[in-house]
Amino acid sequence: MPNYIKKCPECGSINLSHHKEKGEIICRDCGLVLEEKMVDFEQEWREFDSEQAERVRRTGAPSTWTKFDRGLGTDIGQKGDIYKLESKGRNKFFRLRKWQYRVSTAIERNLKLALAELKRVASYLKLPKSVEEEAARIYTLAVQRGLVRGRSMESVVAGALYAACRRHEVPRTLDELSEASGIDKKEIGRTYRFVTRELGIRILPSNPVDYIPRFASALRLNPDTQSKAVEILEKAQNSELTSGRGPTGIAAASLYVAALINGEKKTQREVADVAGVTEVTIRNRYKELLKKLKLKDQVKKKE
DNA sequence: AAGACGAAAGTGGTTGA
DNA sequence: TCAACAACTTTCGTCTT
Repeated sequence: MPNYIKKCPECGSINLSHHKEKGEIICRDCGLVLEEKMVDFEQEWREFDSEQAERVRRTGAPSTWTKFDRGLGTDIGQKGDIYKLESKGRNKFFRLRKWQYRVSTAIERNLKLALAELKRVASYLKLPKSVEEEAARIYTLAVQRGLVRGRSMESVVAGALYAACRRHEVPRTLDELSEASGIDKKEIGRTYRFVTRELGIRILPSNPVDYIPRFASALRLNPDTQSKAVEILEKAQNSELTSGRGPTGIAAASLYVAALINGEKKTQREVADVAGVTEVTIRNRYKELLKKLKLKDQVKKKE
């Protein structure tokens, strides 16, 4: 935990929990998520060796992807090159340069707007800086590939953010993205899939555990319950109960069971709302958990 | 009255011929 | 390209606390 974070601004407690490298810091007493903007802990630009990525890859001094005008200006027809060509080639070159000029100014205009929107949504969701940067990078690549055409700028921004969250294991639900950006949930999902597929971005299925701290905090559950939920979750994963299921539903059900066991009962509806799933899904997961993990006794005992 | 439960029908995405 | 399919949702009636 960064040493300049000492106590919770809400209740003044120093009992803070730093959750891994997820950029999340949680107050154990009042449950406030402090979500510090952590240092950029990952620098893996490798999977993206598209031509564009090659061309605009950072070299030399660090730059940032959240500025719209970094380095993608005209790079056709730089001084020197052009005089090496014969007149025929030279004409072609001028045309190319003109074309690229148009495109790049269009791109820049788009980026300027889009990155402002991206910043707005990211700060609304209190996302760490590293995620914002990643999203900006994804968006930039998407614009350069012309993937935004036919789609609203905002939806691509939302999709890029969603992808960036997933990559950094700080998952937000589609509902949250939807609320923050005002874009329909399905639309975000669609552009997210489209963009990641087109850019060849590989995203691991999100791990239910990543959702636990945030859900637990939103429900004001105490830390024991939270760790109990994680414990249950791990058992569930070992029993192959989790594959193919929506991660949020599993996380929600684990929390629900953990809360029951620890005598901190929450209604299915409360948990469902926080997790963005329905009660029915919670029930289904919950039933499976009880059956396969033989937790029944523990739950009964508390009643 | 509220919460939990479960059946049934509907939705959108994936997969495989 | 289309149909089967799995997961999840919506809706609604019934049971439990």
